[in-house]
Amino acid sequence: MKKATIKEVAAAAGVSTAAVSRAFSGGVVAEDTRRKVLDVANELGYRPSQVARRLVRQRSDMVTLVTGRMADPFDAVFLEALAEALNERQIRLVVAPASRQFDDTGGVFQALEDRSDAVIIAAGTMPLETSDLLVRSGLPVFLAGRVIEAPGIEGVVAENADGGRQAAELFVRTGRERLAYLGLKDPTFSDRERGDGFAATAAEMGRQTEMLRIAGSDDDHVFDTLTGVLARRERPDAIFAATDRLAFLAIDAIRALGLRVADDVSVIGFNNVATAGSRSYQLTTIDYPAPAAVTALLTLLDRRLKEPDAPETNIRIPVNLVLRNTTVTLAL
Amino acid sequence: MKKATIKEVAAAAGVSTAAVSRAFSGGVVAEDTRRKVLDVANELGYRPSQVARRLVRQRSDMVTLVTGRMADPFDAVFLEALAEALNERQIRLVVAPASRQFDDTGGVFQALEDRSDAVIIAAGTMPLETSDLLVRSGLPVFLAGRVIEAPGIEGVVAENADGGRQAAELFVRTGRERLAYLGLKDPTFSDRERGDGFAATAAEMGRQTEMLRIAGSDDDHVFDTLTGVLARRERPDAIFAATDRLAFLAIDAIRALGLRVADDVSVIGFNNVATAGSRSYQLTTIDYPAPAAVTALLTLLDRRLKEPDAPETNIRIPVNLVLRNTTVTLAL
DNA sequence: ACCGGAACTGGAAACGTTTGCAGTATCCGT
DNA sequence: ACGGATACTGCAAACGTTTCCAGTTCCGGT
Repeated sequence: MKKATIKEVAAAAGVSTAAVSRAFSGGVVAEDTRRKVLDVANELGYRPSQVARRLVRQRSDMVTLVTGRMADPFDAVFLEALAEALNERQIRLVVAPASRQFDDTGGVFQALEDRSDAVIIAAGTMPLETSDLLVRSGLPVFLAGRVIEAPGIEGVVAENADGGRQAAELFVRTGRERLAYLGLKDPTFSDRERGDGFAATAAEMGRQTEMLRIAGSDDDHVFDTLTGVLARRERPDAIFAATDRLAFLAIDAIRALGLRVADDVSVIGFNNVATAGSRSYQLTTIDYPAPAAVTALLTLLDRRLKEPDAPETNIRIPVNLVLRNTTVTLAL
Repeated sequence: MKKATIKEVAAAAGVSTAAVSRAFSGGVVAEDTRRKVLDVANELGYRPSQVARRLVRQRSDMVTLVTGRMADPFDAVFLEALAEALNERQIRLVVAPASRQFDDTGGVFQALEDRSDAVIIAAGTMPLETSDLLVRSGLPVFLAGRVIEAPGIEGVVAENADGGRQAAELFVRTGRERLAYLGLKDPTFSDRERGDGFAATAAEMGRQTEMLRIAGSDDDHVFDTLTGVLARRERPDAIFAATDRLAFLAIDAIRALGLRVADDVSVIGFNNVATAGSRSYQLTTIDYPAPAAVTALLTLLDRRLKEPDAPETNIRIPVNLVLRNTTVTLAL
């Protein structure tokens, strides 16, 4: 069955294409006409073409998300929440994997060519020339999980440092002495902020922080390195991890050495992914609510679409400690 | 900066729009012209509009994926693999969350209106009228994880029954006596096939299978039910779960009762998600390779795009047992 | 010198909508 | 009976490309 066009519907209904268009997009039409048109359309299996529509409206109702690692549990829920939210607004979500280098095949350029209404970047780093190109092209750009101080760029990011503070406070309040921060050797923006916030608060409270920065691509390597440091005589008795994933590995290492999680070594993670609540880990962690991030992002989006010249804003999403069993209970 | 159009580029380069078009889409142009055009375009920040292009080409180079639960670990890696593969082919991936009911807001209709080249459905169930509508509209439809016998519908699905067979064989070869299958109360297509395959093989080998079908939305409920059955005097000594997630819960339950995983109760999962390999579970499971599924899907896609009237095919993806520590080792 | 073809080029129609504008019919108040 | 508002309606231009077709230029072979 060939796709019907607006003309055929118009002809079959004995009206103009304008009428059909109005019937479908809520313009002003007599009730009879509308019904008539809808009937005929239904019969013909007609559905208005978004592509023609986009061309004339100069608006695509599409948003491009460029991201790596969508298999990461946190990113996955973020993606899901985003998809849901956009769907409610009748906006399409196209996902573009971030190429290693942001070259022509990169999602950013796809967004440009698709005339996306906006692009959300949740990938690693982006060369300045690219971001420059972007804002000069007038494409609204939103960063998720990172803030860069460039004109025209805004976004949403967790209160990372505050999360670090909360972790540090819990540790010292529960009498921990040798604090460690576990992050990646090549830290992301968030990783760095979390570590800094943690170390700063620890220092204020009179504790040193050992910074453990490990190449993170391979779980086994992380695990091995960790068993190494935990086997030392003067091992840390509290570890704050940049990420739940790292926290799980820390727990695995602690257990592998026959030490007790919480009592011997306390652990706090970040993100509160699903497995953090599983019976096998019961990880105390800093909850970063993806839905809140998405909501904030959409606020930004709505505003920018309405007034393109509004000053750029970066929204910080509050995070909060969720107590489970990998930390010692706080005496009252 | 307003977006430049092909006309402006043509004017600035002193050629026709046809020439510009050809320069960009690899038509036949003199080398000088091409370079000239590309230079000018670059200077003007011109990027061809995919939306205009789609309109005239009658082809969108877009594929719509409709799915629920993209936060599920398996679906997430599937999604990632798919995004990657499509990206290589220069095809856009738009993801549409499956609405509870497949109504007008549903991704299927989005796909139709977007003139997507194809739609991949990885969601739950779809009413027959919808699938009917789909194939009559000429939109290629691919199912992931399910096969339904309807003309014009094809897809990709794991060798579920065979996975069940492998699990059953391992269990009885390692001397397990009381087999149980753990699935959802409201089983998906795959769940059912896995259970049936398992039970059938078990029967052939002289074992009964207890079918455990549990409402699965709430982890705690699954856990509680499982501790219930495992506390019975005549408890199963081997559980094959429809899904790694269920397997993890089974393991949690076993441990919570102070029983030994593997020795007292063996467990096999399905999918081989990332956590299955983690030190805390070391789950023996049936590996369902997402990349293979994606590859197969793209084969189907390519063929259908080339010859729309090819007979529909359903591809079965082989699965294989990966031995870890939740089963007893097989004596040689 | 001429012809045939190869290599390139440009004009213009087409793709399927939306929307500004002008037109027509209907109705109400006087 | 009339004026004007109100409620619809249709015409046609525009959106930014691709591609068919018909030129034009240039070349080598005769």
